[in-house]
Amino acid sequence: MITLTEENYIKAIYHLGKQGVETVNTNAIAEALQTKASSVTDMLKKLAEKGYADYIKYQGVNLTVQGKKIAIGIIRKHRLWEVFLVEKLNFKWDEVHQVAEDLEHIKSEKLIDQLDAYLKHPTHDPHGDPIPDRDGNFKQIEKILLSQAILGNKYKCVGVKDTSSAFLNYLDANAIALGTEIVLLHKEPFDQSIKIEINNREITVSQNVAKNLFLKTV
Amino acid sequence: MITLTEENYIKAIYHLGKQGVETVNTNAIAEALQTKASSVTDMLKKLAEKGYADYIKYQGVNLTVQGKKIAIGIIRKHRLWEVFLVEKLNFKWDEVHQVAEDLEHIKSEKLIDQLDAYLKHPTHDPHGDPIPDRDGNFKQIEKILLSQAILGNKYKCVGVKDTSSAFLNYLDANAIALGTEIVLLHKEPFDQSIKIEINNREITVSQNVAKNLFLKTV
DNA sequence: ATTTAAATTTAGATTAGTCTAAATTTTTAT
DNA sequence: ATAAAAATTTAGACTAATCTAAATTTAAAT
Ligand SMILES: [Mn+2]
Ligand SMILES: [Mn+2]
Ligand SMILES: [Mn+2]
Ligand SMILES: [Mn+2]
Repeated sequence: MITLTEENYIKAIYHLGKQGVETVNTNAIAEALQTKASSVTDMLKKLAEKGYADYIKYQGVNLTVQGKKIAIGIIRKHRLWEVFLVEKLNFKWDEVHQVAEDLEHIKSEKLIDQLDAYLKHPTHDPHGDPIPDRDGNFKQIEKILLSQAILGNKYKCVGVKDTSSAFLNYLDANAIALGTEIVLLHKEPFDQSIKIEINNREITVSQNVAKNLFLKTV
Repeated sequence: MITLTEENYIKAIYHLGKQGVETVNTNAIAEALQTKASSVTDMLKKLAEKGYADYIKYQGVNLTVQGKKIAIGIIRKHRLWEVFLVEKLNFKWDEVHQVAEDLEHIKSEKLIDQLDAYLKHPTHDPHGDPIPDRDGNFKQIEKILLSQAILGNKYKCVGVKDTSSAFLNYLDANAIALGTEIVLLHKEPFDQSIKIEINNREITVSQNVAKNLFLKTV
C-alpha cells in the first residue's frame, strides 16, 4: 500500500524534475511540500526502499518507472477533479486546487474512469495542463510564455504557470481566459513590460504576468 | 483539527448509539471499526478530551452535542456522495459504500454545498437513508421491517438495513428496488419466511431478507 | 456471597511522519 | 588549496494510531 504522504512526495518530485527527467534535490522538495529537509531525507530513503525512486545520498533523487507511473496517475486524478469542480460544481479556476489536492488521493479505478467518461474525456484541466489518459499518455501542447513571444504575432492563451488566486484573479479582472486571442504590440526594454491587444482592447502587463501566461501561435 | 480516524470513530459511535441517543460500549466500536478494544479505549479518551464525547471508564461513551453535529456532517457527506456515484457515475447501489467511506472525509464546505445543489438537494441516499440538510436537520420517514408487516396490507419498499453486496444483489435479482410495491400474502410460522406479491409475481423470501427490508404503508 | 466469565483498561512496543539540533558532505569563494 | 558557506544527513525526540499481553473492573452464575 502507498500512503497519502508518499503520493504527495512522488508527485512533488515528478513536478520538480520536469516530468521526472531531472534529478531533484532535498531542499527543493522541502520547500515545495512546506516541510523540513530532514523529513524529506527520511522519506527519500523510504521511497527508494519501496522502489518508487532512485536516491543517492547527497546527490538527489529520481523517480523510477514505477514512481513516474504513480505520479502520472495522481496528476490525472487531480486534473480530472479540477475539471469536475469547474464544469459541474461552479468553482472558479482559482478555487479548485486545494480541494483537488485531497480528492487526488481517493483510490478507486472505477471512480476515476467513470468521472473521466462523465466529463467526456477532457484533455486539459482548467489551467490548461494536459490530462493523462488511463494509460498515462498525454501530449504537452507546444506553448511559449508571453515573455518569449514575438512582436506583431497573434497568439491564443492556452495555460498559466502560476496558479495562485492572486494571478488568476488578475487575469479574470482583465478578461484574459484560456482561448482568448492576443496580439503582441510592444515590448518595453526598460522594465520588460508588454503591451498586448486583447478583445479589441490594448493593455500593458508586467514582466511578472508575461512570465506566467502560456501562449500558442495561431 | 479533527483527524480522519477521529471522524470514523465519531460516526461509528453515532450509528451504534441510534443517532446518538444510547450509550455505546467499547467492544461494539471495536467490532464496527475492525480494530481492538484497547485502541478504542485510547481514542475514547481523546474524543472526551477534545469535547466530542462524554466517556466514563468501564461505563461506555456518548457523543456530546458537538460530537453529534460532526457525525451528522460526515453522514451528510457520505450520503450525498453515494447519490452522486449512483446518479451521475453509473455506480450500482452495492458499489458505492467503500468509495463514499473515503469521500466523506474531504473537507470543503463549498464542495459539499455545491454537490448538494448539483444533485438537486436529494432527501435520501441510494439505500433509502435520509440525507441531513446543511443545518443537520433530517426526518426519519416512518418505516417498518418486512418482518413486522401485517398480512394483506400493501407497502412500498423504502430502504434496506443490510447494505452488503450480497443482499443488494439478491434484491436486484428479484427486481426489488426502492419504490417497488409489495403486498404481504403469507407468513410461514415454521421458518418465518414470507410470501409477497411484487410486480404481479409471487415470491417467497426468507426471514433474513424480511428483517433487512424497510417498508412504508401505502 | 463467592467464584467465574466477560468486558475494559493499562503497560509497553511499534510504525509513519514530523521536528530540532548537531554532524557530515559538497560546493563556493578566497 | 584552504576556508567558509550551503546543502544534506543523522541522532534523538515527539504525536497519532495501532497492537499484544497483563491487570483491573463489572456482570453473570452458582
Ligand atoms: Mn495531495
Ligand atoms: Mn490545474
Ligand atoms: Mn470513513
Ligand atoms: Mn447509504
